[in-house]
Amino acid sequence: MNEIAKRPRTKRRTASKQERKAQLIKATIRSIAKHGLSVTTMASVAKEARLSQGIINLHFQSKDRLLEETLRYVVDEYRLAWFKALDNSGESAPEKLAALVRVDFDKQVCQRNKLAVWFAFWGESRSRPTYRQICAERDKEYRQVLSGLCAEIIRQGGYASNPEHVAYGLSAMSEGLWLDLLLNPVDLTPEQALGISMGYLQDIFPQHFGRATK
Amino acid sequence: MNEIAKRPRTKRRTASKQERKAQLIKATIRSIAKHGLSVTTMASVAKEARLSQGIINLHFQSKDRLLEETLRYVVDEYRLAWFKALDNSGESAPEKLAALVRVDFDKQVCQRNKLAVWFAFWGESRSRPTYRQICAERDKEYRQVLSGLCAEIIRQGGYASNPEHVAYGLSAMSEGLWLDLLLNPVDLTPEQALGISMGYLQDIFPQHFGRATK
Amino acid sequence: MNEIAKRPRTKRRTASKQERKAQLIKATIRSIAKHGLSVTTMASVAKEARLSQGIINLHFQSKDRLLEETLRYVVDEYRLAWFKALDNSGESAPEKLAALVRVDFDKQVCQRNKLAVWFAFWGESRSRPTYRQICAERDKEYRQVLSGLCAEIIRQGGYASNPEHVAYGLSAMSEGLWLDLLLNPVDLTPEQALGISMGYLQDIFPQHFGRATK
Amino acid sequence: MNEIAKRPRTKRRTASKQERKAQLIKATIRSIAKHGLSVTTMASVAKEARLSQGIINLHFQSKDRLLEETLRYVVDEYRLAWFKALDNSGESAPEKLAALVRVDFDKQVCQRNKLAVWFAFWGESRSRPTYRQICAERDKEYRQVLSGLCAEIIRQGGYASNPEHVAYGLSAMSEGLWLDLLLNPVDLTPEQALGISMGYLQDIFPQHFGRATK
DNA sequence: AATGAATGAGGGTTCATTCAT
DNA sequence: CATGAATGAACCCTCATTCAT
Repeated sequence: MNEIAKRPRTKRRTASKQERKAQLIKATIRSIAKHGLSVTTMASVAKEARLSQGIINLHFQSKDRLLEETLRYVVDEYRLAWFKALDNSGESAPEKLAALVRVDFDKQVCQRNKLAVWFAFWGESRSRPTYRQICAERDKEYRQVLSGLCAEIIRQGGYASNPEHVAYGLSAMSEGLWLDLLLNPVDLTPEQALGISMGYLQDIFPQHFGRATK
Repeated sequence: MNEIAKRPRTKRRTASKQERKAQLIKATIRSIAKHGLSVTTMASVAKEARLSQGIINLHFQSKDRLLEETLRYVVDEYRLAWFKALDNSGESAPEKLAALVRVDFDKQVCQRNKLAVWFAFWGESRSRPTYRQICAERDKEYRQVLSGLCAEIIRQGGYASNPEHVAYGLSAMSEGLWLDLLLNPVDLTPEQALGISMGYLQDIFPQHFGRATK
Repeated sequence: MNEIAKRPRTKRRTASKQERKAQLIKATIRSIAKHGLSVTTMASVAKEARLSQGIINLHFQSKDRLLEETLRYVVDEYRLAWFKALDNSGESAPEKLAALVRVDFDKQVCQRNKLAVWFAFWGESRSRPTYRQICAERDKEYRQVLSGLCAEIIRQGGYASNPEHVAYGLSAMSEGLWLDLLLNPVDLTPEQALGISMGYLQDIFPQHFGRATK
Repeated sequence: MNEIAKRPRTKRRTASKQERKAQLIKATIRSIAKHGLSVTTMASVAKEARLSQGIINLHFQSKDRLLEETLRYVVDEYRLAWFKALDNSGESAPEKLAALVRVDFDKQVCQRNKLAVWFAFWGESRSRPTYRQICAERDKEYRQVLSGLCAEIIRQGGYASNPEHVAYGLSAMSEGLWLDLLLNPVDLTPEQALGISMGYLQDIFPQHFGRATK
């Protein structure tokens, strides 16, 4: 055996468990975004993290668990983003709603890496109940807030719309535009996508988000 | 050998070849819908088609080719559906636009098997340029028709909207609602989804799809 | 890729499923005898059988199943051996009993490969209930026959011994001598071991197996 | 540095080192008995000893060494047991022989943990010359004593038996009964096994261990 | 054209061993 | 002395592909 080969190439790094897990999750996201979920292997993630093969099982027990926690990470990050946006926005319902729409096309949320991860997991959600469940939890909370805001605006403005349907429509619009941004990065920019979504808002609630001319 | 007798045999073989490929593609769709793309193996497809292992390589050369042709099949089927819908609809632009929206939530198009396949491929599209390209071709043509119709309606109604943005918005809405139907089959029905999409139309073009009250 | 390397080195052999399984079981026995159970890997068995890695899972689904069937094979072979010995022996109980003892040190049964396999599985039986169960079935039937014969001899000779205890003693003696033959092949030959076992018989049932002098 | 102060510290360290090794060996025995040799890992032993992973390599350099020393420990313990039994028994050869047989089914020696360890190592002895050697040393000494006693009894009683063969037979009987006790703990108790072994003695040397009736 | 036994590269996982702390 | 995070070789297993039949 080659004695030289046995020496570790890099200094043994010692990080806290939390840091290591975060590091590996980020490497997983990069790997999914670069190569796709089906080509993301333990080796590709480990290499992306510049760590050894066995380390993932050490911290996550299995590949499945790593992927689950990665999805959870992305979901939580998104959740945090719109929580923050609500905090930082004005107090009125229209202001809050606009803030939520804006978050969806924010640099942080709407970057290609993240979109790729969302659709990778959605694509597999059919065969993985766990994925569906993680997403469902997120969706429920988000939609509640969304339809709550819509309900208030509808009441104020005397609109005829069903608040829950509007909420579905709004989130569907974002998700659909994300797909276009992912598949079609040349023809559509996040800014344009935001414009389309805001246009939707203006059309549903013209008194609150009214255009200059119509 | 009898030259005359040979022809029909050759013809029959060729015909059967096409049938076999279609049979295998349908089996692939079922397998993806049942188990997911990542669990769909040559064996699972062959079993679904009640045929032997080696037959797929015989007809498609490789798994990659099978999946590509499966995607193409789904794409073509969708294309055919909206072509037909345009043919069967009234002549006016609003009628045609409504027909296109209706197609997206048609029993045939919007069945769970098909949705699962769409998202399975979209989820992998990042790592497979071929998938992206197949989808891109379809999208381009579809969006051209869509924005053409929107442009006409906008001209007629004197709306201020950008026709291409509206077209993006409309197709994004459908795709986003498909995702909700896929992930969340209990809370949302295709009929409701159609209602939401039609509501969008009414909001954008109130003169043409106007609601009773607003 | 190296095109030449892709060509199979040996002619594709096509054997019946039964033959292949038997071939693999025999390879497993050889591997256990040569290297031990803990060093017997899928690769070592496949190499011993001069076949490819994947073939074991093709025929046995898992390594566990292969090992179970290997144990069963050895157990059945032993069972067949003493069945045959009973058939070929004289009709009297002492003759049959002597035949059973003789089988245990027969060339076929008492070869090192087989002994190694027995003890390899016995050594693991603690942690593998399946192994214990397979052995238990064999033991029960064997001991019934053995104690039946002993009971008859005891009745005939008016001995005071407990037939079941004698049966335990006889089989224990064989197993213990097998261990010595396995660990200590230089100091003890199967012939000597047989002599020791037959001596035991003579001592228990002196009227039936009596020595010349005592 | 204070030379005087150093001594005790060194001494204490050495003492504690011995204790640690014993602690680890005992944990190894428990692990083998509980889960089997093949499932006994460095981790399982360390956990059983309630110590950390790396400690085994610290004290034993490698897993192989740990297992070797564990086998040696069991072998030595057995050796000590029959030494003691000889010491405590009467002076006559038959008394000593009976004492040796009794030891084999003593609570201490014939407990399931220990039997499991014996057979675990015997099962692997084929592939590990070291194991065989450790056992062989023990066997040689034991058998010498055993055949010495047998020789004396044979001389005294004018028996025709070969003392070495009787010694082989006796130890084989014990080992075989151990196997039955290990595999078949319900049907056979150590007391019954002792009875069977003592019955053997009575049959070989009827004048010295004679039954009441025969 | 069709079958399915066989191959073997590559996947996830385990675990003895190392080493910074 | 002792720890436990980290390594990486080697394990079992899957599966796309090949090919004799």
